[in-house]
Amino acid sequence: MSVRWTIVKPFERVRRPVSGKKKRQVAPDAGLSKQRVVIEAIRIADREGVHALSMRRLAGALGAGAMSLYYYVANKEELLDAMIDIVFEEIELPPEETDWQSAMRRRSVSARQVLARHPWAIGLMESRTSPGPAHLRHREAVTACLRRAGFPVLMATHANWLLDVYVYGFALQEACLPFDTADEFADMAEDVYLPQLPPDEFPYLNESAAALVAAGYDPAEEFIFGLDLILAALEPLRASA
Amino acid sequence: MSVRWTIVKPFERVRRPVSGKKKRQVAPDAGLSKQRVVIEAIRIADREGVHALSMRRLAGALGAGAMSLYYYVANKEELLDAMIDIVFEEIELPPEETDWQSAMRRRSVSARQVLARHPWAIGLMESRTSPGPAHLRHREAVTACLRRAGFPVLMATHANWLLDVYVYGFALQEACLPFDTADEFADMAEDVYLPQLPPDEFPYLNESAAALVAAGYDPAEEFIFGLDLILAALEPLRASA
DNA sequence: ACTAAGATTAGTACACTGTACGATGTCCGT
DNA sequence: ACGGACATCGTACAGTGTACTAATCTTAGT
Repeated sequence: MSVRWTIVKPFERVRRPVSGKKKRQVAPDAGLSKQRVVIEAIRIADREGVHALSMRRLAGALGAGAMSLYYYVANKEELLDAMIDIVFEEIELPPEETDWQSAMRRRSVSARQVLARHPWAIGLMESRTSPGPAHLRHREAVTACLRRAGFPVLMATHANWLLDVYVYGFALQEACLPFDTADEFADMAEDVYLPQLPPDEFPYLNESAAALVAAGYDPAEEFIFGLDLILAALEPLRASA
Repeated sequence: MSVRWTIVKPFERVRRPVSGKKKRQVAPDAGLSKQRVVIEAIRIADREGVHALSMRRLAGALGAGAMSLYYYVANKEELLDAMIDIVFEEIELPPEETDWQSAMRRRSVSARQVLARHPWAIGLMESRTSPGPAHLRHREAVTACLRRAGFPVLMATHANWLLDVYVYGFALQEACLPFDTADEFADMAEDVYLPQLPPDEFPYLNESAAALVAAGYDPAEEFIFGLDLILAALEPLRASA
């Protein structure tokens, strides 16, 4: 099988180390590496969606042959795993110097921003089960923060799970929205959404859509609303030492 | 393009209506229909995952040729949309005769069960933005329930959004878990999870994993914990008429 | 400086995918 | 009996992931 590959293959190899004694000026980006491959894959997925990310397309963007990628990545699955873990690296860890609520707010807001930047990552999480190292580091930091804030072990687990559910769920819902800003939403609602909703069949949806258009809709505010609600509800569940 | 298709194609056609005057005993399930196609697609996705759902595979399972499916479905995208909408049909609507919290609990629990039965649906939601009819009916019913419970328009929207975030987020997280029952979790944790976590690097994760193994982990209970927390936190935000 | 070992890239091939096209048969209203 | 709409089919094409093989390029040991 591909056992030989996964054993022998170097996972982080800086092709062409400092000692560049010969010419090798074909191109400054000629050297591949798992880093470069995964980064470029993320760039493509961001711009054109995961469906547009094929090995040939990726290799082309890197100026390489399709099969060259398989030196750095065992298969496409592993590539996707690596992409997700890089996304996790982008998320801010909860700062240690503040109270737990501020820390959680900080990292949650960061996570939302990152996931909004890489919407494909959410859809990818289902289907791939094993968390990467960055994911684990993140979980550890969050759990630590909650434990130090005085949550009992099991309650910290509950809180951790709940907050993650909120962050990922929000990102998932947000990725479903066909607009990004409040203005776009207003246009969208009036041109596409509302005409599809007969007022006699969907009175309440019409009402709420109209109210939303009037009030303006900002995902960031919506996110904070639910997040603060959850944080406040968790507060009494910790044993404030 | 495929305009002719989408206009002419019948969306619900009971092939071979009652008047079966000639023989036609080739097989009782020989007649296709959009219903049958989508249902079988869901069955395949449930058993083998979305990645295993190809048009040829689906056609094979229905005893038909690959291209025959395109009479009932414009393309694979539309098939996936239809699958998702059937999933939404399976979710219980909030009952009208009880208080809002019970109603929301009822439909949320139902949604979790349905999404746990069809894990592929969660990953599919991102990427397809326009809600189907069943999805809309569901949203309308939930909004109605919240409005009647006394939530102001915008607050009802917030609550609706928050609850959906929780339900879908939970389903997403649950789909990531490589186990289904508490026993499986215990095995998994001891055999796979814990050995990957050096205690000096991940002290808190080790602690919580151990506590979870000892206490037993039940997704259904975990779901209720967060759900009730959110419902309780929403309660004071409605104007009890 | 030369060579052998290894790391890295590329080429070709195969089994699969979604689906456009055109050719069939089969039904119903005339 | 006939014309058209409906339903299904086989075939074809471009694109996918990747196994296998061969070529090249880098480096180490002499």
